[in-house]
Amino acid sequence: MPELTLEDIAQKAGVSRSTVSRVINGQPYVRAEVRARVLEVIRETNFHPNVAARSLALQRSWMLGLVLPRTVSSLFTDPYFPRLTQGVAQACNQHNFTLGLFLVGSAEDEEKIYPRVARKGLLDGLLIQSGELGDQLIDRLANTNMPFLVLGRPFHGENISYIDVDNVDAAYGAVVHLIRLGYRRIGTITGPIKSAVGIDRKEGYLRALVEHGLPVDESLIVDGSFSEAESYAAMQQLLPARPEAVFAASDMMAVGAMRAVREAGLEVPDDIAFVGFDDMPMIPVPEPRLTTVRQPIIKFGEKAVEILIDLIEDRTRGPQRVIMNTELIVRESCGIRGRNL
Amino acid sequence: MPELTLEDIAQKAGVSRSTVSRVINGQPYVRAEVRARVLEVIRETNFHPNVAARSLALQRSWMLGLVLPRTVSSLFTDPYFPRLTQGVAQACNQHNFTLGLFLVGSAEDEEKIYPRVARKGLLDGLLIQSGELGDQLIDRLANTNMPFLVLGRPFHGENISYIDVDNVDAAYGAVVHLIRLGYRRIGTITGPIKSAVGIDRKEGYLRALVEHGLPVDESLIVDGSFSEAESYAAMQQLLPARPEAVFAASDMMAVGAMRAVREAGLEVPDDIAFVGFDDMPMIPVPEPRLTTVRQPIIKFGEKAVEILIDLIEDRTRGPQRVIMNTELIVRESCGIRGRNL
DNA sequence: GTGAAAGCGCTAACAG
DNA sequence: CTGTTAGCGCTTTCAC
Repeated sequence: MPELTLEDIAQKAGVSRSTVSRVINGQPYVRAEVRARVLEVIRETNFHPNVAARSLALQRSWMLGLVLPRTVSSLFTDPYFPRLTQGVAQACNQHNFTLGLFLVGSAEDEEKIYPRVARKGLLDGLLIQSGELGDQLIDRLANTNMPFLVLGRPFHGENISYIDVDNVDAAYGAVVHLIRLGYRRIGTITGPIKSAVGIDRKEGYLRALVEHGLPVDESLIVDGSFSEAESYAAMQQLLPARPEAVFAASDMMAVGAMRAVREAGLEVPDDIAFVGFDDMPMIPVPEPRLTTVRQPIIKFGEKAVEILIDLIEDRTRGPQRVIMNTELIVRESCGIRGRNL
Repeated sequence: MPELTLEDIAQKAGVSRSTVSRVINGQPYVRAEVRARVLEVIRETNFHPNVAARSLALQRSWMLGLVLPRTVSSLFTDPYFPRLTQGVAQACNQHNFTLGLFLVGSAEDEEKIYPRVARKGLLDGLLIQSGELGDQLIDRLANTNMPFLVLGRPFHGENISYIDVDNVDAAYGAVVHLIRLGYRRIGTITGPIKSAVGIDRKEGYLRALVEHGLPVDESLIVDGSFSEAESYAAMQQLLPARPEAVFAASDMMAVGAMRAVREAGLEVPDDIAFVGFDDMPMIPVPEPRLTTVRQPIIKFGEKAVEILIDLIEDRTRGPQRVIMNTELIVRESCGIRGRNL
């Protein structure tokens, strides 16, 4: 089967290349009769115009890139990135963009990926997950005219666009919920403290304590990472400090921590109450269901794509900052049942 | 910042466009001194050649597509696809290919995606997950000269390339393991029976029974899907048939089924033994660890990319069929501890 | 309304 | 070794 081109279609339809192009792009000023004939030829030959040629002529690829860290721990077990990817992919589909996926596992990978994403002609725009790995990329891209949007508040950088949830406020709300429930010794296992999320959620925790006149006890704060296993270890470290309740920076972390609690012969929420973050659809495990901060992950991905497309279509806009809402989902792990409000 | 082109670099370096092209593509026959000068200009201008132009000239995009079904159940909770994607993405990185991700959620989506993946100039080749959704795409692509490789045995289609694990054999081995352990009433919860995996694993189950002179009891067989929830329901259906052991077509399904077992007041493996499939790194739940068939998922993805690239570079080869090995991982859920071999 | 022709940025013969 | 030239397949003025 010979690879068809516009010219071939034009010949078969007895018109010129330009006319075929007009038909394909739905432009006006083509006689209805001619249009129909061309359309017919296209249909019966199953012709699809060459993307590379079109990209070259239009200086537009209709392709978006998504750069994600590939940390062994998080990408394997935490459903966060799969869901985010799904939201982004769905939205790309919807808007007729193709999605390019770039998994960065190391600084080395980053080096390898950079030229591919920065190079013109491949991508119209980029979505970059904020974090330890992504942020170097962000700095380099900032000196480029490649439109990009950061997922999550970037660690630094002034004039860059990003989308995030208000982590400080959400964490604040989660901890205040525990305070209202009467807990006083409230601990936390933080996210990676080198990342904006980790910092922000910790800050929300601290602010809640301070604003409610509770002492900040360093022994009740353990820095963790978004991994079940590390959170399990962190909880063991936290146990001697005798927390009455714990705010974990992600649901996955809450699961790990609760595992440690159980193994120590204690009960959730009776001995230690829990609040998580994410509201991940998890395997139903035989425990009290998790009280948690719900993030609209899929919508987050969709919204990100929309903003990025806006950024691409209209370069004149200044940096965009979009904050999406979270919602505290109260279930049983916070011990609300046994408490009086 | 003006978008640089080869011509600009050529001018700055005082050579012709061709020479710059040669330097970039590492071709010989460029004087060392000239090469150095050009390289220097490229470095200081941070120049990257335009991908679209290069693709057009070379008729090659160095981009691979991955088509995955986006079934709500599986993509959300089962880590299978995230891991597969990771393997594929890693390998793409390694071989300097860009990965395009296409999530298909409906027949409608499929319709929308088809022109994008079939169109020349965007993709050099395609990886398509076999299953209910993917298979229509496969048929259409077969009439095309787009190289593609199916992940998992396609439901039908003769001359198409695919990579798979030997599901029949692996399931057979898992069930034989249970038989050797002395179980006689062995049930199964199958995968989607419209898909090749579902069929193959069920066949392995049946073959094991038959070859060992065990009766096939229809009440011990429940058709399921790769979802925790459906498997939970399936197990409830299976319970009255009093199985001594159950072979679940995936780990996720085993988790759901075991949940039903527990809720019925029974113990794993003492009352009902379990063998799963996948060897997913799961959240450690307080149960006996799962005996399961390990699939080399990441390697599977990597291998798939390699085969596809071979297919792309050398079109003359006939259809490839690659079967990867699985391994039975014996842990506690099969009740091996309490049994005498 | 429609066709001719130029050009998008790069590679690859083909001369020299 | 290096420059000139002719495409790759599409879009888009600009004539007619």
